[in-house]
Amino acid sequence: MPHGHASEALTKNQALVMGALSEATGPLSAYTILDQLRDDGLRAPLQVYRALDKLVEFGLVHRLESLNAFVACRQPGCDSHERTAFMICDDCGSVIEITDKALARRLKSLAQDASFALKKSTIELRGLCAACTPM
Amino acid sequence: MPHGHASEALTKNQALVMGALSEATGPLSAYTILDQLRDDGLRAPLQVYRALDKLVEFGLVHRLESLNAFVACRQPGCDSHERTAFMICDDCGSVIEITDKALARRLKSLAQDASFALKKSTIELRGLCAACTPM
DNA sequence: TTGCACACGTTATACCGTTACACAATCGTG
DNA sequence: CACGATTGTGTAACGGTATAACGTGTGCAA
Ligand SMILES: [Zn+2]
Ligand SMILES: [Zn+2]
Ligand SMILES: [Zn+2]
Ligand SMILES: [Zn+2]
Repeated sequence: MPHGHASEALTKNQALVMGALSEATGPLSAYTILDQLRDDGLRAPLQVYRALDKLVEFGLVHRLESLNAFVACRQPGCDSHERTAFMICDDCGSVIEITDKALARRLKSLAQDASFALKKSTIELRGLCAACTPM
Repeated sequence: MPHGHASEALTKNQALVMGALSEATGPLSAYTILDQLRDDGLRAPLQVYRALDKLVEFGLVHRLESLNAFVACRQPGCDSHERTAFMICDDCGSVIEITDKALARRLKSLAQDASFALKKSTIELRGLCAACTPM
């Protein structure tokens, strides 16, 4: 059972999906991945979704809720995948992944104030990346 | 053109959709809304989606990305709809809406550090609400 | 009057994700 | 080894989410 970012012992389908996401420069939808992997033998959405579920579980891939898409984790020390924040460029689609202690603390504190048992944070910031911002 | 939370001058379809969301205790999907409003003459998804787009634009409704659903804004002074955070109970589906200055500041600061021109924040916390948390 | 903006209605289609069922490989245990 | 349990796989069918591409009617301003 793989752990952390060492992509050891992935199954064939998991490795295929992981490969597609790793080579991509931005997020991919499940169906885009499927199209890219048809020549490798994948034929049905479920094959992709099953692999994605595992990859997310292993911490190798993030799901971007506001995009209905998936992106390979690029952050070497990204341990706490439950509190990662993303900046998504609405123009070029690039994704910046960040984990910020202060942000996590504040969210935890807000949850406590509301007696809310926090399990997972979805934080997705939309806007324009540095390259796409007009001067 | 309506502004703020005074629901003035909504069109017929907008008023119908707003009514459904206001009476609901939690988030509703577009298709659930459609089903509820069939007797009122709504027949196609697009009619609901068009109304929802406007209601979100007016600041009367929030879209919850992680749920693919919509919820009426319950916060009287909810001005900055672009930085509202939500706590969503995975058990009962209830939604707590919060706007926190410190949180907004931290996000703004993180964006600035990355030269990211922040337009909209999606912050959705998943977990268990107070009522659903076992002792 | 003419053009424009906007709400509306309908059909069809695209995109996202799951259920249900069947089969094969693997693994720990008696 | 044999057995059951678990996990991965493959396929078909389906259901849920969202938009495209039409066309209609109304109000208003140039
Ligand atoms: Zn990561
Ligand atoms: Zn960009
Ligand atoms: Zn609000
Ligand atoms: Zn609850």
